[in-house]
Amino acid sequence: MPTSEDETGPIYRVIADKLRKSIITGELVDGQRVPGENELMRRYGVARATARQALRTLIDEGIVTPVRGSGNFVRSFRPVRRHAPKRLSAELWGRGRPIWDADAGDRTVEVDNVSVREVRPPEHVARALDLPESATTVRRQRRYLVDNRPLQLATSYLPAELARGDGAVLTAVDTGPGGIYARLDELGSAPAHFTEELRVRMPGPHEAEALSLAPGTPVIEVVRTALTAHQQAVELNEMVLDGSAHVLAYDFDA
Amino acid sequence: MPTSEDETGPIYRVIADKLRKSIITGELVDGQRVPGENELMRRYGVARATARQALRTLIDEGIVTPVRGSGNFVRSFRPVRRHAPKRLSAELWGRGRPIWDADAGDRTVEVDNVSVREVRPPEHVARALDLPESATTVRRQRRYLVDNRPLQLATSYLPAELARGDGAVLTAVDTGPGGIYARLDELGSAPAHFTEELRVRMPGPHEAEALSLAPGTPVIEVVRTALTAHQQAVELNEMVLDGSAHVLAYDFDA
DNA sequence: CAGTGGTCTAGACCACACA
DNA sequence: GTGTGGTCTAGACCACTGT
Repeated sequence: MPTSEDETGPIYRVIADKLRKSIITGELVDGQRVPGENELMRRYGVARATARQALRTLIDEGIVTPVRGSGNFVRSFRPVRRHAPKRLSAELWGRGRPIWDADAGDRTVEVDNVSVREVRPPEHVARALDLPESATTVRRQRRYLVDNRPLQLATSYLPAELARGDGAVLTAVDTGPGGIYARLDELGSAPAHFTEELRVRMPGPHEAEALSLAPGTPVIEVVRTALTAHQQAVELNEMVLDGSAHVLAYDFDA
Repeated sequence: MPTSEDETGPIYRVIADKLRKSIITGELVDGQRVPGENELMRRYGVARATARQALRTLIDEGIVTPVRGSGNFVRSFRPVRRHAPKRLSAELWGRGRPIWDADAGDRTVEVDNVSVREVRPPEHVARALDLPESATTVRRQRRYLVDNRPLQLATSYLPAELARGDGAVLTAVDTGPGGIYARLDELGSAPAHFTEELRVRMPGPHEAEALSLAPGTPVIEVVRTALTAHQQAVELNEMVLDGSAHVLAYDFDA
């Protein structure tokens, strides 16, 4: 009698369903502990692996987070709203303000793990920037933290040619007021149009580590291309966002 | 000797890392079978649960899909590109063409599980549409399939008031050429602006079922508000997309 | 039919959290 | 120290796939 399916499906599913229900109905609140493995074993008379699988289901759905030595907890959700069109308006960086001001509110924003190098671009980057075979790019990598929580990894590529004679600016770790876009403006290559492409997937182990992602958290991959008024691509920025921490907003006309 | 960690971390992680590597380097190609549980048990001398956990890791990362009775396979990834600004241009629906033509290419597009009802809107919908307490809405639900694969669920709400006297049109299952936006145009409420809000999360069991999602597949929740030229909200559309099957594109100016 | 993944049991040792 | 989740073993029966 102790195997696979009865009429209602696998046991672990039944248990997971009950737990999910008590979370959705608000019986179990944000941050509250859910019944642990031992408790589920007692309550439903199942083996440990089965209780575990029930919890695993909820973890995979991203509604519960396990904490070693302590228990499983209902996950809270307070995303950052990221409104790309507003963030990247020239009004903002034109006045020398960092673009993150646009959506961070009164949260603290920090930048981390900065690395700037001149590199041969990957093939898809060279194509996007319309660069010849031999060209090199300035690659800028960094990590953003909001309220001390890592939320985003970013790697951007700029044609090294743009930096000729003024290379120190684009290559500097600190890009100064208004950031890289203000510098591009001063070089006569102000971004005028942007396109963003979004993909969604589960993180690899490196990304899960760098963003401190709980199991069951997807990431959003954003690839942004910045174009001048003459449709010249001047930057390609590949970002990886913690999916549980973001709401992305866009607007456009019919 | 057969417990938890050695210097390189848990055994299942080591196994998962090797498998992942052979997928990324192209040793194992799209759609190809990866070594099964029995093979991993033999090759690494581990118990079944351990081999299983290694495979589970890759499944959770969305790069492998299990098939009952057959094996685990490298997952292929051929997303639909969804360019919202183009899809929703008035040129398109203004000519009576269905908006899905914009990005589906030569794939077949079908609509499924259509349900149209007049309902009291949920609280957040009433707020978004700026409706009084007592107002009702027309709710349209459906599922989209591309090449026979379910890709998207959609639920849209329109103020029932808009349909007064011409209710049969907005309430019809088939909205006719150009879809609902063309009908709104005829009623003098043509959408002029759109805003979209995107969230990412793992699906609940109902969504996983309706979209035939493999384990490890996140969904994208898109909430779109359609506004007239006078900033009047005339539709709110809540969509749930198969995250592994979509690339979303947006563009905007600085 | 043999082989595969899906589910389940009944144990075990470990690192970590908390009182 | 007790309880928690993390990892692991060694079995078992099941439904399903493919030959």
